[in-house]
Amino acid sequence: MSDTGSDAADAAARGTTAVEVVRTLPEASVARLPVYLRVLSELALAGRTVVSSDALAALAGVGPAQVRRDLAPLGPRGTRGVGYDVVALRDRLQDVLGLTHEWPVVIVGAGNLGQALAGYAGFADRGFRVAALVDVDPLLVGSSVAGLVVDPAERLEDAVLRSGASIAVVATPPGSAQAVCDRLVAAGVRSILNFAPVLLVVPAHVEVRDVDLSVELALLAFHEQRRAADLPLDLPVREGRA
Amino acid sequence: MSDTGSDAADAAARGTTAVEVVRTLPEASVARLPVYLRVLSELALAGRTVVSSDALAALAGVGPAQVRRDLAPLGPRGTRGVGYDVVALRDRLQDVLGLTHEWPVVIVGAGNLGQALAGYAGFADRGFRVAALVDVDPLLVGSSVAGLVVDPAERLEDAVLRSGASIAVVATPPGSAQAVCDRLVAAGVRSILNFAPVLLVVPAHVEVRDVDLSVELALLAFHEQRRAADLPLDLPVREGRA
DNA sequence: TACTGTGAACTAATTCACAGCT
DNA sequence: AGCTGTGAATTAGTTCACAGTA
Repeated sequence: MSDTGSDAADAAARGTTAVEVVRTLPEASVARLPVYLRVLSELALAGRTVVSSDALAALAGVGPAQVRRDLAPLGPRGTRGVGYDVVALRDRLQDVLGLTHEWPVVIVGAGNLGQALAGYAGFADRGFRVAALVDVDPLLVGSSVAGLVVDPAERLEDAVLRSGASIAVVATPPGSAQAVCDRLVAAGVRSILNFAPVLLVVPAHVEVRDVDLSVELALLAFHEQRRAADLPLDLPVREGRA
Repeated sequence: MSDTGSDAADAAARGTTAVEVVRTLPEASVARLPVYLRVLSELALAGRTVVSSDALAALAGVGPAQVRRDLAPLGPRGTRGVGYDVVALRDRLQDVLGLTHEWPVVIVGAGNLGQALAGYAGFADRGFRVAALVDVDPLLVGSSVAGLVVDPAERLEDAVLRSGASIAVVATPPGSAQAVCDRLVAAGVRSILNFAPVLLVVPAHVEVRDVDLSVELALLAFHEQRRAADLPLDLPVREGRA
């Protein structure tokens, strides 16, 4: 590569300056980073200072090669022969995932699920602050849930603007989810965690993640049924005509 | 294909008998089947009798080619030039997913989340019956949630055996999840939907599906952060030494 | 020695594009 | 004409196996 290298690469080769290189992170890896983060937080709390890809893999429930593939592009490379620095890696993950500052979140729907989410400790731990909890039901509005007063539905836009929330949770019945979603998007929300079993239609710049609990159970039922019949993933199919 | 075909294929060619053929269903397709089922159920309810892969794709939020790939192995093939028979396809999906009979489910943990799950209509709709709701907290035990009396933790095994549940939901704090899981498995549970943010260690014949709500939010935060900075999935990484 | 980082091989999943029915 | 079903091409993801390094 002689003299075809970039200025930056040359500088690095000369050992003078650190270089900014851009590494791409596969989406599949991104999806596992929060899990590593959780494990590393626990390890750090337990006083562990280094961890090998093998150990981390075991704790995260994946293969060691995968851990290395996932982490290598992040930069704070582990030390060969030793492992990864627990705290440095944890901090890097927090940084990459954007969990270094607080994220205000608006939850729409204060039914059972909305209330459960509002009180979920795992959110606060990771920097997600429930800025508002909104519902249409006059019986719920004004009541106190997890230290929050439930706001009436009219205040939805208000809550989003006031809190500056760019993330919202939809925990309404399926029938009202799309309308709520539209209002959230109009108010400036760009990321939605949707618990309603419907496809939310949103503009391209808005991201929706669906959590459909009955889908999860259905998948368990499928595999359960397979296991009971001792079949693999194959289906007997009637082919041809009588 | 002349005379190289199998006996079964010959029979089919002669048009005498239907043939049992085994088609393999990719795991990724399986994960989408419950979504198709939901859409088809809605369409059937709305009186729609046929649906094209294009229409179904739009409603399910995937591409039309993917719909066809996913459904083709199931057998009740659509009619070329027309589309899929809504009711026939819905029934076939229910059958394949094992949702033709009731599945008793035991929920462990009657906190906010456990209560929300116990009352979740989407479960009952799909044939999941909450057979028992169990908790350690003496304040909750005996109280009534969604028409169910909360059972004490000691009754866990009892509840599993009595109901014959092979599916359970773990909605306990992370600290007690593994112990609960062990007891469930010992009692005969083979599929677990886990809401606790920990890796459950189970024997090979047991399947666990994790739903980690803070992971979902973290992924939204990641993309949100990217979008704000207008970066793609790339990371600037400091490479080389000073 | 004991570990990471990564090219290379492999496997899975998606998308294209069109043949084949109805 | 209008659709499905599917080979073929493409892309993404995983795993292997080992070179490189502290």
